[in-house]
Amino acid sequence: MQLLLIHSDYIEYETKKQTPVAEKIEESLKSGRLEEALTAFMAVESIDEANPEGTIKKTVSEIEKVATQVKTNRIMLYPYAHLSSDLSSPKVAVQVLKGIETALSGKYEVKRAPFGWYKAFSISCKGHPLSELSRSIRPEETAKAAGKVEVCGEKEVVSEALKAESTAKSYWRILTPDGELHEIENFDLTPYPKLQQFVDYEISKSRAVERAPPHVELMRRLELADYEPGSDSGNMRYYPKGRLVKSLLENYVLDVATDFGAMEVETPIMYDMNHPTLKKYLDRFPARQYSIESDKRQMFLRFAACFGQFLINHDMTISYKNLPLRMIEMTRYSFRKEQRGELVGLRRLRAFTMPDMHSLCADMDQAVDQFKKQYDLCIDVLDNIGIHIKDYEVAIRFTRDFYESNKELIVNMARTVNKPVLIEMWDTRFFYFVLKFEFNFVDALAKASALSTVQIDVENAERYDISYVNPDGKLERPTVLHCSPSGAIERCIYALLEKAAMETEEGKVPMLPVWLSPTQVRIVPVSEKHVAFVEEVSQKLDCRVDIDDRDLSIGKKVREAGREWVPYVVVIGDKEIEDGTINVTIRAESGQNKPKKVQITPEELNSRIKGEIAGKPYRKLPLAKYLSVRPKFF
RNA sequence: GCCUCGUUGGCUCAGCCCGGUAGAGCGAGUGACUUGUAAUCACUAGGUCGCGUGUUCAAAUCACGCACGAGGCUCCA
Repeated sequence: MQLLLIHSDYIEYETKKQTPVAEKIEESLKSGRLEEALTAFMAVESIDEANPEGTIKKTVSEIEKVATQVKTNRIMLYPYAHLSSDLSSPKVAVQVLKGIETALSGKYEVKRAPFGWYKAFSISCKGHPLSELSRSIRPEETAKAAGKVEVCGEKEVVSEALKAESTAKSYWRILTPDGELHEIENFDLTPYPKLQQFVDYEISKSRAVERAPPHVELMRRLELADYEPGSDSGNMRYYPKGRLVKSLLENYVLDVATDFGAMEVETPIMYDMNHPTLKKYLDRFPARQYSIESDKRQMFLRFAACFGQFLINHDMTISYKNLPLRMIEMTRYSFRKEQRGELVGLRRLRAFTMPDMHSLCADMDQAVDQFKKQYDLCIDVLDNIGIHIKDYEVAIRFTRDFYESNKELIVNMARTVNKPVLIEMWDTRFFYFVLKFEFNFVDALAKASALSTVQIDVENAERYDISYVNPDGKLERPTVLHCSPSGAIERCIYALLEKAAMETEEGKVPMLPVWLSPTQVRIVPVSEKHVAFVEEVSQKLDCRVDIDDRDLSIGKKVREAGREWVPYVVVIGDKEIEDGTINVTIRAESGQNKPKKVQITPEELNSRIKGEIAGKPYRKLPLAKYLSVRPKFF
């Protein structure tokens, strides 16, 4: 429902011509006038169809509130379709308009302009500060359902849920590894500047971005990713190096999940808004989804893999012997139509890649046991990606009831990371989970973003009618865990780049982990005549090697290798051909303007790199080996 | 919905205030050099200055309108 309220000296209308949807009216209603009245121009929207009674109730209370403020007891209800681009059916609109009229007519002098007619009107607006107000009214169930549907992953992505969250009463605390809960005001955060920033960010709920964060320039300069003007905002293009890094991260998380016992599946990207299980809440808040029309059907693009996996679970025959039952999907993509101003670089996107794992557990005991294991798993995954415990802040959120019966679990979580963590506790359960944690990366601009998360979901098994057979042969509802071991893949890249930017400011030399570096070894021949030998050396190296055979000075080639963050730079000339060793600049051990150079054999370099990338996925060089034939992407 | 700022070769930007037929660096191409660790030298190509209208002898420059982008505010019962 869209409302435009005008406090007017008078309002006057006259019907001209009826449209096909016009309501039948008496002659007396064909014109009307009210002096000193509040005029409510209104448009009933398709979103209101789900609950016309609720819409009526809320609209009436809004109008009454304003009528009281402007001290008038005359109200003109005026249907005005132009307020919305998503109108309800005429039938519902008339129903709602009449309902509002009836509800108000007891206390006020009410007139209602007829629906579905072309009308001439004149109005005189009083012009005082309260005389022009607009309101959008949304059905209550929307916010509630949206909260419940904030099923997977990053806490901040479904802002409907945030709205509910912002009205929920939260108790904030700091939990220290010794198990003490501290009031935030009484806890000295000075030794923990990043936690301080995270706490400020969380509690103030201020999420505006003032300037482009450093990773935006880096993602372009390193030719990883870029904005795509031909698409919608927040849908990025990835150049070969970016695709490589993404692919390695995706494969890594999948490998880890497989080792953990998860089965990889693939589910559709788009769903029918009218599917019985999805319909009841989805078609009420299309705002946050991409919706697309396919022939006559309304589809939406998934914002997580929950639907697909739960729909599979629903159809499965599951025994208690199969539990915990874990499935994972690398969702390329999940789509969320985030508000324009919230999109930034790789931090927050409208299309992103998220590993989404769900575990069906027999009961709360098994769920808690899994939760612990997945907490440790997440720490390990991020650590291997290059984001360590010191690089993020832990938030643990739960209901009071859950805390009372699981104190030991929660204290152990703080003990594991061995530093203070932020606690948020609710008296009552507003959401589908009773316990969740996230690891939050705090970037160079003090903005926090969630990476890994695990949640214990006590609602969706019921909603999707998922059950398993217990030892007595009876059907039971499982408890469901949601887990994104790394968080969104793009966001991991963002975190790595932001971390590198912060380290640069501290005087360190920035780089990506070797297993993620697009070029692992760059060989620079001293002159053209060394190229053949360089090619031989490159074949002794079992990694991503490229050769800078361009007609440039050594100095320039070395500088460019540095600007690309190449971990190992090798210069080869006559000397190397003679003694069989190579000169290697090791980026990880260099300082700014202090290159660390060693003279070793190709075999030694090879085994060093092999050790560094052991156990990680590997892909071949995504670009031409010889730089002279490589294109520039911008 | 409102406000501010921006839009000039592939990229980054100058020129606009005080109108006089468009500039730099990087990148690209060609040639020279055959090179030992953070930018070798020279030359060449490349722009109807976001779109439209107006003012003017003359508009990248001034005015108005529009489009797109970035940011902020408001709203998000």
